[in-house]
Amino acid sequence: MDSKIFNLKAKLELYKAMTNGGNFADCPVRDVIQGISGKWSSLLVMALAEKPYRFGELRRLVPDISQRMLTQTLYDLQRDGYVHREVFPTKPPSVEYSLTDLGRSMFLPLQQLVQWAELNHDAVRDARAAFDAAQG
Amino acid sequence: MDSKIFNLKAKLELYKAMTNGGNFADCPVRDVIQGISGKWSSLLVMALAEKPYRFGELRRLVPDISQRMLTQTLYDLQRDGYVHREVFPTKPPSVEYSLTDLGRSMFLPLQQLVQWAELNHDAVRDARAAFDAAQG
DNA sequence: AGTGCTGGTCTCTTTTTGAGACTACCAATC
DNA sequence: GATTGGTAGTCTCAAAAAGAGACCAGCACT
Repeated sequence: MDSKIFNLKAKLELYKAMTNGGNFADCPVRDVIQGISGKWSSLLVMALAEKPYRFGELRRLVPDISQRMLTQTLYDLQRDGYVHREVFPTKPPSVEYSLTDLGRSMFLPLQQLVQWAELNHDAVRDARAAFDAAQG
Repeated sequence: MDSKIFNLKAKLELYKAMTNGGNFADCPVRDVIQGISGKWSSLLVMALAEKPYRFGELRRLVPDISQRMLTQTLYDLQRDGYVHREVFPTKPPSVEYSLTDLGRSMFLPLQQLVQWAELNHDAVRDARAAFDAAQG
């Protein structure tokens, strides 16, 4: 099978999936992508993929997130089923956040993207510098 | 080789990459991820992966993007080297946007994530419904 | 009695995004 | 020749999201 044709078909199928065949207002794929494409979502998923963390630990781990956004991002990730929240009756009570099975399965493709970013951030930085130098 | 240990090592390495070994303020991986995790970036990259599009075509293709955000997202994608912008001297002049080699190489892992979203959006929808039903 | 740790919420300000009017140019139409 | 329509945007103002930091309750330790 011609790999070019195969790739084009794959692209078209994903394109249709992402545009929901023209019904943009109610596209589940875009909905899911937007849920994980927030500013802090991917970072927290990456952190929790390493091991479960407590609220205060995450706050110290990511010092430039505000407490408000940490609360809200964890809430959203929990709502979408990526993160499990468990309260332990210690004193004071501690709360542990961990990835669910769904979260772990999402981590795999996310990992691919982060690996790409790790390999290519020099190219992006160079492109940005060249663009800015050309008085973009 | 024990695959669990291998996976843990891979996770730790990516975690380090994303946290830049503690230097959060200047982490190139987070910088790159944030550049492509905007609300419209991934959608436009997916569209341009299918074929080049002109400005007005993209606007009609994604009817719920504002002209202002389309302009700005394309500008940002161009600045980071994912998108090529070419003006044709027709009357009136037309502008074509296409993926660069860097953009096409980024499309590959992005595609994985979109495929995951396509396969799992039911699970996310169910999780969300269950969470909301439990008066989250 | 004061201090510190837990996991948050509340309010205020700043930044980002969205909605829509407006521009300039030209071609074809009425 | 005035009107309409298509090109790719910009500009302004309102709404939504995010950031900064004060504040809270409960308990342990000093």
